[in-house]
Amino acid sequence: MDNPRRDIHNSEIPVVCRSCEARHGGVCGAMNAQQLAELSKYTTRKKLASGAELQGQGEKIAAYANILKGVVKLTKMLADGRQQIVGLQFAPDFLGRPFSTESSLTAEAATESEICSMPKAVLDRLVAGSPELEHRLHNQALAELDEARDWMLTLGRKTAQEKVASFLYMIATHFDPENLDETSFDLPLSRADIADFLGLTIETVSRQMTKLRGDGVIQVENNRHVTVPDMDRLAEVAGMDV
Amino acid sequence: MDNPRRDIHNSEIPVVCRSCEARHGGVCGAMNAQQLAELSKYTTRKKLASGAELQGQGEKIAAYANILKGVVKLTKMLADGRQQIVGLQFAPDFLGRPFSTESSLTAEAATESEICSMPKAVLDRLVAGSPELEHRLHNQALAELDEARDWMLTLGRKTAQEKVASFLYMIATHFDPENLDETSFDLPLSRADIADFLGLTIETVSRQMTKLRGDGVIQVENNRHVTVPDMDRLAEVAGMDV
DNA sequence: TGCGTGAATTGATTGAGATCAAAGTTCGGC
DNA sequence: GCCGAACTTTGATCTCAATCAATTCACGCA
Repeated sequence: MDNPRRDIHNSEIPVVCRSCEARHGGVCGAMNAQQLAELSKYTTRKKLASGAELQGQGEKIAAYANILKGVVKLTKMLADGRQQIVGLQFAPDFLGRPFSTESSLTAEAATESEICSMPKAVLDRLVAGSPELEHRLHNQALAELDEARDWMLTLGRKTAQEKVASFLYMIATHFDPENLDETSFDLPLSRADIADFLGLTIETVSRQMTKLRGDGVIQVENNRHVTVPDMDRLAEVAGMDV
Repeated sequence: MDNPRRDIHNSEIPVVCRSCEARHGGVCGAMNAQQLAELSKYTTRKKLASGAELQGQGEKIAAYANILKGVVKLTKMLADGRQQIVGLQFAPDFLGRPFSTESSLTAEAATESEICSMPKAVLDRLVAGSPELEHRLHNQALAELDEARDWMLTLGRKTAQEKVASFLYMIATHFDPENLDETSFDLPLSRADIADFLGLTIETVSRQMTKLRGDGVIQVENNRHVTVPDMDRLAEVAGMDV
């Protein structure tokens, strides 16, 4: 966001979406009070169980959503069932593909989640009348593109060990961007999901986790809780590009 | 582009960038005469030899460009030299990452190319004052994101055979989107570049090309010229998702 | 507290693609 | 038209991750 004219809309205006009661969540952060009031008339708040499908590959797109809580995975599937996770979205991301009528991917809750759902037509209308809103969406699309391209390097050129370390590094920095020292967190994905994210099998993910544990790069409790004593060490194993 | 208000700017207004003399090329397609006149004061047309670097990974971003002719590859590299192509841009795409000051990737001409280069600051200023322009860039970003995610499925889950077939299919449809029958074209990438695009080695790409030739899926002349007798057949081998 | 089920780990073996090595092609420059 | 360098193909072998196959573990529930 290099443009000062736009940045006033990202500063601390105390706006709240009536439905989600979230401040500056997802797309709402770029809205004024009037736009929020209009949007609020149509939004619905939903709790999602882990695994709940929000949008199917090939289906019509009827709604967008703000993610209030939890993690949503975006997946693509081949005819024979092979699957790849092509994106992870965390609260308070905006979820949806503007300017398209049909979804090219499946969106599914990876953890228990909460979303604020809004009809596509309503937001499309607001976006059409608000350059600030489109700017916000544009910025998110660019950020997602950067992430996707980073991940392409991981998928195409890293070893299994580096892939798993890269995944852990990504999750750790997402939940705790500042901390370059010891960090600990709950994995939002099962081993099967991690495998689908990394283009590996469950067994290989498991073996690499075991190896990282044996090498002292991570500690693991109850399968899901991970502690990283030294982020630099993890980054090194992940083969982070200089 | 679902929004009719915006679409008037994508219709046939006879605007031409003075420097590149291209009609509706890249970002110019969403500009009015005044904006074009302003931009034209600062644009420079450049011929690029194959392999010429436009932007380095980690460098400051000083310029954007419209691609007038040729193909530009976007690559990322690991510290030890492993490389991955994370995007291919064809004329008349716009080249550049708005709202960022440092490049996370290298942009390099894959073939002999021509570009219309413009200083970052000039276009940023125009974009700040023109929602239509931002809309155009937003749409391109979303299209690139869709492509990147398609490619992640290929990188993570397809076999070498399917990867090479997918690549050929992508190139064929790019140069000739309508034709679902026989098509022929020159490959814009060397075997080494194809390998970097697919996360494979040169040798594996070569072997798979040989196999596709043997199976009658493609014909190859002079290494670079490919004929596809039956696009459906190629799509099938590529394991295109249903 | 034990039971059952799905998730994760561990082990043995296989196989697709990488690596190492050596021709064979293509094409620009003289 | 010939030469040389870069690109491409082909061959032999190796290796990392996939596959096949048991266990083991975690956790909700009776």
